[in-house]
Amino acid sequence: MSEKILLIDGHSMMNRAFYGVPDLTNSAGVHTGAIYGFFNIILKILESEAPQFFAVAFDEHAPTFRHKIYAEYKGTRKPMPEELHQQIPLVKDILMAMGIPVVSKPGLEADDILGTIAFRAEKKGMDATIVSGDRDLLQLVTEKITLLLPRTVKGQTNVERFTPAAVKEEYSVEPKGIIDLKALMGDSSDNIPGVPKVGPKTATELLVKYGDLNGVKEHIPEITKKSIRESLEAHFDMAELSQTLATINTESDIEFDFDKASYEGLGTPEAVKMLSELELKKLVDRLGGAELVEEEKLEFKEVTELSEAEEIFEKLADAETVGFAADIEANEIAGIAFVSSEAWYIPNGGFMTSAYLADHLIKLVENCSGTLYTAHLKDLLKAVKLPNSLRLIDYELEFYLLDPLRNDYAIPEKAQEAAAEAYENGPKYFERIESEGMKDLLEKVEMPLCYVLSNMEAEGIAIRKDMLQDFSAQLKEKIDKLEKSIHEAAGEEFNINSPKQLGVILFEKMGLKGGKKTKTGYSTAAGVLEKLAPEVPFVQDVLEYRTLSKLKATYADGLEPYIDETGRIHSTFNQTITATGRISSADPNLQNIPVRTELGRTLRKAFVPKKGWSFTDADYSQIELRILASLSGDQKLIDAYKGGKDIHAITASEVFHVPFAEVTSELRRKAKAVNFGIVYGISAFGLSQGLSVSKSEANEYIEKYFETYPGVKQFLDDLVERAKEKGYAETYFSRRRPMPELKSSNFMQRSFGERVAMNAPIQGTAADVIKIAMINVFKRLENDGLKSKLILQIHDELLIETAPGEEEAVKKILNEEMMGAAELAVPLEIEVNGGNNWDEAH
DNA sequence: GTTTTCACG
DNA sequence: ACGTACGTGAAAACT
Repeated sequence: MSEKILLIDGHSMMNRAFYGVPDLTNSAGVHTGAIYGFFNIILKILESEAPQFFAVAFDEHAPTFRHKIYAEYKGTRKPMPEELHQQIPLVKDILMAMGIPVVSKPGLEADDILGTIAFRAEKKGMDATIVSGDRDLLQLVTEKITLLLPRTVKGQTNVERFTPAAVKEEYSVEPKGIIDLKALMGDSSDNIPGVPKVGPKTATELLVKYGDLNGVKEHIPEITKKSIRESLEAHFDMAELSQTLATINTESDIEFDFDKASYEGLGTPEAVKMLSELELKKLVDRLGGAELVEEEKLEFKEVTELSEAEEIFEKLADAETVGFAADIEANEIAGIAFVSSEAWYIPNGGFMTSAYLADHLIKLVENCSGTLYTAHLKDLLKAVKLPNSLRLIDYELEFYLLDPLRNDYAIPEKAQEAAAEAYENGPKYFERIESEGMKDLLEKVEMPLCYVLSNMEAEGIAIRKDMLQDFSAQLKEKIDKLEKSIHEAAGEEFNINSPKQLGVILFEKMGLKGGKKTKTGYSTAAGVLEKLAPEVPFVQDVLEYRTLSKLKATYADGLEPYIDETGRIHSTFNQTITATGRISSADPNLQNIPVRTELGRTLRKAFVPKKGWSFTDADYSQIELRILASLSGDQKLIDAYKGGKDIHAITASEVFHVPFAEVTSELRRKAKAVNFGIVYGISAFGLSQGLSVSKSEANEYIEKYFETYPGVKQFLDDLVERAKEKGYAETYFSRRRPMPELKSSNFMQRSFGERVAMNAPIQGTAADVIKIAMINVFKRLENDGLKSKLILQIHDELLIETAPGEEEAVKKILNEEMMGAAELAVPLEIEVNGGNNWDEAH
């Protein structure tokens, strides 16, 4: 085996990475998505190619030789987005830190550099592998020179390998012929004119017939198709010019030292340091970087003397900025780390008990003249009832507001590390929060909410284990029966829960004609099956089997392990997950407990208040639509809400031009779907799916809706436009959702971005409103001295475990605080119910 | 670890 | 022509 050099087209790959991976931003606001994507692709290729030499080529930004000649032709190259542009020098620096030669020269395109190096490698008897998204480079392919072309198919990036045979297979010409092909057909993206009227088909045909461009020239008179012949006669000079333009210079004058390109891995300490500064932790890990960076770790002084601890607490009270975090074990403080002018760690021990530490921490929060930044506050509050002060901030909440799309904020668990980061990042983030207009959102919504959520998690909700078990047994019986009859009908035993096996049975064995829907095979989703075979008993059984299995596995059996010694379940309410500002519930998720079917509701009956208490449940009625009415200012929609009760029927009456009294349930159903669609960021396709009508019919509904409520149409258009301008969508309370999708050249991604631009302000404002309501309800319960507790939030619903005798007071509080959470153009209405289990109260 | 399905708002 | 409704989390199968 000969040695091999791997050559990367830097700009081309950065471009692919930029559009291929979602945008990342680090805590300093530097865009890093393209860098991340770039190194991911490269690491993958390095692994499979195992080269001995490695170099990366970049275009210089100055106008290049080949472009200069043809400068007067209007270029169709798009300017590079700023977010990508910023990342180019960074990636070059990192590559250099890795010891990888970064080759570029003013006046030379990356093509020429890659061609030249590959050519020199070939002369030395080496193999060369070039990686680029640019098909121009196909002309370089030889037995020794291979081109790898990354291709994105259905979101998956695969690398296509071009050898001479593969080129011939796809283009019917030898690699060298690619030049002539372009000479004839042109390439608008590269400013190569080609010959008018000659496209890819004709060009290929001519070259297959006459060999090369010279051959074509000699045989022009024989070409039968008149228009082509005449065009070639008139414009053959264009072809020849284009040939020059399209030819990659393999003998350009560059300095390249193969010895310096010798490849021994990417994980140099400098490179790892740069990547970790960019907060590309995954890359650091992949490069085995953890050991390589000797973090400038803070030295924490361990404090064991009571007198010393007292001194430190005094010192901290005068500090301008303090970072702190606690190690918590079983809701007790095991130790607290502080960072200010110095760094200390006070472990629980001796006189410094958990209670002592808690007490002093509370006093510090009360008395500190500066600002305290912390982490994991929601958990900390379960051990210490810290007061809610403007001088105390959880920096993860700041981080979330600044960058809600992140799926992991990677806040360290260990108190020392978390305190160091809180100290480092807290003030920095706060400045950005202020400058982005989210100070109030942080101080008046997210921070106070953290206390509420902490309390809700600690309270939990009681569930009847016996009922769960009964239900499970009941389900098992039904499932077993169904399984038997399904297997019998199918004539064989198979796993009904396996979409793959079920697909084979339904679509191959039983001959149901179903379109392939998913990327791996047939779709067997309930909606699809219902449409395909609404009446077939076998299908009905399968669907029922699925429903029952779901209920059993996820709920009846799934919830049981979460029940604690006191019979209660404590969910985790995550405050930094969603893109829109909602909270989420997990381990277990109590926001998706069945409600839509009678059978499912059996589960809700198992959720009960403690003995002698009751539940009070309140939910906003159509909060999102009311917010839409209010934010859009559409007078007709506002009036509809001010007057009537059944908004879907009113909408139906208005949109379909029928008197209110004559609105049929069918019309109402349609209007309801349109209302939903509007909130989701309407699309004709989506609505047609939701309603099972044709796309054109769905389109009609949408048009009629917009005719009826022109203010809504205007509002939604503005939302998209403003989001495109600013790069983010915004709620009524200034919560932002960044939208990298809107800059995408990919139709699907961009359309998604447009829907999100319409949905995020509506869903997000609703989330803001209920958060405010939660804070106020919580406060009122406390201030009014009630024992009743807020225990669940399900997006537009609050559940309160109500102490005996407090039923009316709780109802009053819910009414006042939920309806008064925001002053909108239409009133916020709620429904309140009491009951002895969750189903009854809802 | 990813994909599919389905429970909720 | 492109191929979807918005936002979540969990289980099971499959890679």
